[in-house]
This record gives sequence, C-alpha cells and structure tokens, in this order.
Amino acid sequence: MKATYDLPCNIAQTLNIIGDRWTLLIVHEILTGRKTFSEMKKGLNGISSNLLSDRLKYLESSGLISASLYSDHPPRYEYNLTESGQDLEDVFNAIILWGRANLDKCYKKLIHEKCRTEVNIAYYCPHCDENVDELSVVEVD
Amino acid sequence: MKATYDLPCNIAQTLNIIGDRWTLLIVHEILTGRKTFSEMKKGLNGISSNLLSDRLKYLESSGLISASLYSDHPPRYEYNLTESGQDLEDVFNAIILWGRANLDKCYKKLIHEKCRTEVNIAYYCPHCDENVDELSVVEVD
DNA sequence: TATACTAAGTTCAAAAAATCAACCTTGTTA
DNA sequence: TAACAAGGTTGATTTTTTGAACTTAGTATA
Repeated sequence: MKATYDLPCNIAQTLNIIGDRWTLLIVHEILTGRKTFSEMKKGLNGISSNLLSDRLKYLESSGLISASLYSDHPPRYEYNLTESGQDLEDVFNAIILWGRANLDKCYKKLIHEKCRTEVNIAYYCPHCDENVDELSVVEVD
Repeated sequence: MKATYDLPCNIAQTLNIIGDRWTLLIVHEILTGRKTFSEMKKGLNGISSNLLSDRLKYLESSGLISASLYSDHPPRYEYNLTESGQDLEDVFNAIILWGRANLDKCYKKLIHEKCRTEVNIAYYCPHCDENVDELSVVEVD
C-alpha cells in the first residue's frame, strides 16, 4: 500500500497526491506542453518507463490529468491537465520564485510579459480590494 | 548516494532540496513553531526518529534551517528557519490554497487577518506597480 | 537510594519504492 | 523485409523508508 501522511493538514494531504518522486515534475511537463508519453520521457531525464506509466495512471485517478486517445490504432494518448491540475500553477510559480532567490544555479525567472520585469507573489484580499500582508492560516469550519 | 533530478529546471533543483519524503513537512513544523526534535516527532505522526534526525541534518547542511544549542548538558537543540527556509512560506501558502480549492477534506484556509476574508495569490509587477496576469517563465541570463 | 521518565538521538533488520535493463505489441518508414 | 518508434510491461537489483530496540544524559518521584 502506498505510504501516505496521516496528518490533518492541507499540506500533508496535498503531498499525498503530488508529493511522490517525479509526480510534480510530470504535471509540470504537461503544463509546459509535453503531453505524450515519449515527450515526457525525453523531458524527464532519468525517469523509467514503468514509473512514468504508474504516475500517469495515478494522476489520472486523482483527477489532476485526463488522458485522451488521439490515435485509435495503435492506441496513443495525449495527457492534459484538468482544472485542479492547472490550479497547481501557483505552486509551480512559488517554487520557481523560491529557486530564483535561493538556488545556486537558477535556470528560470517569472516575468510580466508586457514590461519584462520580474514579478513577486502577493496576496490579494477581495474584500479590501488590495494586496495585504497580515495573513493567518486558520482551521476551516 | 542520494538520488537527485538532473534537469535544468528550478523546480527540479528545488525538489532536490525539499522534495524528499517528510522534508517539506519538517520545515513546515518549524515554521509553525514546533522547533525541538520531540515536538516535531509528535507533530509528524508516523515519522521515525532516524529519518527525522537525517532530514534535520540535511536541511541544516542545505542552509534552510539552523540548529542552536539551548542546553549544553545534555545537548538540546532548537531548530530555526534561515532566511531561505522562511522564503518557503509562499510555497506553503500556494499549497494551502490549492488544497482549499481542490481537496475533498480541507483543513486550513488563508485569511487576511484584519477582515477575516480568504485571500488569493496575485503577481505584483514592481515596474507597473500593479497586479498582473500575463506571465512568462523565461530562461535566466 | 533506586525507579521511572523525558529528550534527543543511533543502530540495524525488514519492508516498500524506485531504478535498470530487457522485452512486447502495433504500426510506419526505408 | 528490416529497422525503428510509441507506449508501454515484466522482473531483478538497488535505494529508501519504516519499525523496533537501544543509548546517553539528566530530572522527578517514592
């Protein structure tokens, strides 16, 4: 049986879905447009076929990606993100920004397309209609 | 030797530091104030002592946490986040928000302290002095 | 004084997960 | 007809993680 975290915490529960080795990188491949098995295998230097195959099945069963047949015979699938898969984009961006500030060797940065300036993460409060700083993590319900 | 991702990508390189099982949750424990070995062991239901011990050493060697002796005899350490450890807060918040929107069982939400409203992640462009939507991830240098 | 208990680990065997290499099936191209 | 590619599967090996017992140093309790 798959080892999962048994903790009442969003982070632990989320990592139960995307925390296994390679999983987040696979989602990221799809996000960046590499959607077939062999494109992903090429993009993810070092992953083995069986693991990629297992992870794709698990991600599909978890509802983060969907597989659609683009050729019947032989069967060929294209993998796409569902809405919850796409929602991971903020997580990816947060990691890219962390890497930009903290990695020795940094490869990517996140810019505003129009003016080419690097952006920061902010927290927008819809009620106050502004970015805010004083945040709390609180229990839901 | 520790298995690492060999990919020219911030996300892969960041996961080489925080992507191992339990690692991110350990950092999160410290962020939420559980700073000693036994507090963390209690907070992280199911972790074994040796793994917690290994991970703390690795996080210290990676510069995300620092250990300070708060009792000489017997030696007792308190673990604290360094600046790069604290920088992970945006990653945690992004995951908490993803969980809020996508987990079946969600435990936590992120609110603006003053008005108690849930916040969203935004991207602030310092040049344009506003939140922006059209973002690109581009190579650095 | 002996006994139990806590913090903060270490050690080692067993179980689980990931890697590696080979193989398979269906179809296409030279 | 032979070679090649996509998209996997199978099984052995290696690496990681778990689990349980043990250690060391000090505190509190009877």
